[in-house]
Amino acid sequence: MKDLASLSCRDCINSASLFEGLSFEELDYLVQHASQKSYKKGDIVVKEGDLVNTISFLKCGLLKVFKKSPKYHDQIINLAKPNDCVGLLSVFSSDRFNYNLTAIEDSVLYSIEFSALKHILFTNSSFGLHLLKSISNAADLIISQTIEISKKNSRGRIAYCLTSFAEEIYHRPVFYLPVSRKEIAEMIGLTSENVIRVLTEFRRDGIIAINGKTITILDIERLKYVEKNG
Amino acid sequence: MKDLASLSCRDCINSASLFEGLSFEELDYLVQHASQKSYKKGDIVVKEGDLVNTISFLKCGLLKVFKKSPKYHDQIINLAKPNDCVGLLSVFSSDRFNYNLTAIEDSVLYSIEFSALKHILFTNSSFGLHLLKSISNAADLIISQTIEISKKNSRGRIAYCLTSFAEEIYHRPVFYLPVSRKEIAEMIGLTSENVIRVLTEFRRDGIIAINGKTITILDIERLKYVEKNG
DNA sequence: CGCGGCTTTGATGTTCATCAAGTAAAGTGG
DNA sequence: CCACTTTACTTGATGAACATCAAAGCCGCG
Repeated sequence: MKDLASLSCRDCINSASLFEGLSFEELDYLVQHASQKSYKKGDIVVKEGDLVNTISFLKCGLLKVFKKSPKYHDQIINLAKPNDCVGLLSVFSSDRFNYNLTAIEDSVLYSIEFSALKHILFTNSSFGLHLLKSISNAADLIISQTIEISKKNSRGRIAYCLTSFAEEIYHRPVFYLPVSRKEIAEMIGLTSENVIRVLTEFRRDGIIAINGKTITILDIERLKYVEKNG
Repeated sequence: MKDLASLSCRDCINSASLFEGLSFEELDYLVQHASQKSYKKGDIVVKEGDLVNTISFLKCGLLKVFKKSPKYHDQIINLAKPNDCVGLLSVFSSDRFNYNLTAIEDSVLYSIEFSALKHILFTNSSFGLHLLKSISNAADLIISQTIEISKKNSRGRIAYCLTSFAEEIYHRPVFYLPVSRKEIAEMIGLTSENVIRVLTEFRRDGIIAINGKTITILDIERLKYVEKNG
């Protein structure tokens, strides 16, 4: 049983682009300092202020990364999908998480002790460069997404949201929405009422079909047009 | 003359927190692969798509970091102040700049060849960790600023903008605005008309005084209240 | 079975963008 | 140095987009 778990850890680490270029010995070392943990939909994975002592990435499932706001709604920063590194930013910038993580699907997380990662970093500096690239990319992505979103109107934002579910996360035109309308609103800076209104509009226009939480994208071209010109 | 230039480079590198913990030899090595360049207000420092082969930081002056938009206005991402590392994100995430840099005050930039930095990185891995921290912090800051701004109304955004000029950049309540009203608008996602309207409001409310491009903050408490509750 | 949260729709209001028009300032060429 | 052009700034009027408020139906869950 222990071996199976190790094995799957090893597989997971092998497949993570973050660890490309490491030797077998280094990978083994990481596996020996790694563990996996499962979370049910709705479970809290990390709370803002929690100590960071591992670097984690998502094997399967979906997490929402968000900041709590005392007065307003929460602000969802992005969704972490399988193979994404979780909290890559926080790991280095402080010893505590700046964000909250919650599972919005049943999820499995692989965690490598930060000290083990540092050990590799100290003995293999090209790994450091690799890490730098990964972090820069992750940050660049979040920044440019946020900027792009903020330039769009409500229709453009919803279109953006739907296409990324279909293309980035589920890789198919029919999917079960893992988030509530309110959470969509928190992702793209709208109110839940307006999210609903735009979704209804898209349905009436024949761009999508809605069945509760199941969305079918009927006209991806039109959706992308709206995303671009919204 | 050459020695003087070296010396000032050395001073500059010494004072940059990025290079804390490096040995004298390592610092010397960096200095030997560094150069400085001056820019006049309005000069283009870097264009989106330019090759990145140095890592630079601002000795003095002020730069605006922005993305061009074909249809809309430009989007100003942040302002780089003295001692800020410029394009720290782009350096590692790609071999080309993702952003434009323009001097909005007369500025002096120190640039270290990226290859020299890599050399240090390969021989000193704690420097890698240090770099990771710097990049994470820079990214974290931009992300949280962008999120904070997007939650505020127009008054809150202008208040944010004014307090950061007074406290982060100029460290005094009276300052000459280095940017046009239009550029303020591009920083905080408003139109120039509304920037002007809110500034006039603040003036009428006795929160600030305006004399062309010179702003005097009369009531910082009230300004911060507006920033917080806007 | 009833409570609370999520969803939906409609009515209303606020905020901000857009349009328009005029003034001030700053750069340009003779 | 002055006419000329252009760009920045300012104010008002109008409209569109989105938030807010309200009410009702739905669903899941203790």
